[in-house]
Amino acid sequence: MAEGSGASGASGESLLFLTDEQLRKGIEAMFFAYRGFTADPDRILDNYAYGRAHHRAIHFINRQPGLTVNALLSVLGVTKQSLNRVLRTLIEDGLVESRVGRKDKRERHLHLTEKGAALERELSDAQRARMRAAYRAAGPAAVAGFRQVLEAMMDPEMRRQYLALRDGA
Amino acid sequence: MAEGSGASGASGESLLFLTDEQLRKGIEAMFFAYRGFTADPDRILDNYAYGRAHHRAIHFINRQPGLTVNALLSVLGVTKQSLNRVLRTLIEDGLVESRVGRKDKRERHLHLTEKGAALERELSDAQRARMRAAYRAAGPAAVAGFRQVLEAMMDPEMRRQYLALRDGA
DNA sequence: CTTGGAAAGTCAACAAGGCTGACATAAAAT
DNA sequence: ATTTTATGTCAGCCTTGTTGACTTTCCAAG
Repeated sequence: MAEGSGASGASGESLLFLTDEQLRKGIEAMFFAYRGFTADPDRILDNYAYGRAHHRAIHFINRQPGLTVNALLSVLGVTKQSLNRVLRTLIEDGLVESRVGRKDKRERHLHLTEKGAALERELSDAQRARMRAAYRAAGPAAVAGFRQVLEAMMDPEMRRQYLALRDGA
Repeated sequence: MAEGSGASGASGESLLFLTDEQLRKGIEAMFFAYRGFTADPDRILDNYAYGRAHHRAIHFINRQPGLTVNALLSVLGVTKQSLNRVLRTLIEDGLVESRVGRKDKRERHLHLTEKGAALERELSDAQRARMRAAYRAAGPAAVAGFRQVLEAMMDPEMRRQYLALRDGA
């Protein structure tokens, strides 16, 4: 409704990709694709009585071994109480190890145990398999565009985190 | 770990975009981007004491006015009990109207009221604004690739739904 | 016309995973 | 010595998902 669907005041360029119709397709594509994106890990997690929250924690601990609770908290964007519940079960179950900081003994540095790394592998193998199939089907140029749009869609703070992670660990 | 990060047995082509490293970047991009994708509507919904589930229902009712409860159920992929709770509040609050089917009186056809349409507009305006900014920043070629990869990532059943929705309502 | 089954709605109970607020402890920093 | 920081924990709440059982309505096939 906002501004019709033609090239509303197009400045000479082809701005047809910015019509409400095109944007709507993108929105719905995000919705349905995200379901696919999480479907395989969700199925695996069911077998272990874990949920998506555990997956996210495991992913980022694997990604940056030894990161502190605070760092994990800010990547995940949840409260410490919420994370703690998840983290506690992972530690109790022997998937994650919490080591007291050497320099600063208040900090806890998180690491995956072999058992945790095994689950991480199982989860990310499944997720990568789907991503690989999608990438292969779409081709390298599409993949570049895919990443560009996603990066532009992030909140600045999230983009900062993502880029720091993307380049150098 | 699965297969190294080089061009493992690359068949002559440039398959560098399929390395585990590239796939991992895509996975994390999806994670962070989805947060941005839902952030604006979530903020708006807070003002009304509604949640993401209400947004999804409103979106698809607006998209296909008169669709039945069953049809909505299968698009959303939740149980009728779960949807019913959300739908009931939307009807009670006068955002959604449930009309008994003319042909088949068991079916309920869902429509947005003017009030419902107003909220839908507020939500989708915000979501489109972010998507528009991202599209504009990335450019038309990137957008095409974005959609291709997302479509390839969906479960076949979801893709069917998405494509049916994408072309002709 | 009767009946089987589909569409819809509802009740109850439960779980995951968000949230807030309050409080405890240890260690670093001032 | 005091304050601040990092972490953990308890209690309670909310949303949104689940399963299972049951009812009502009503189309359609026999």
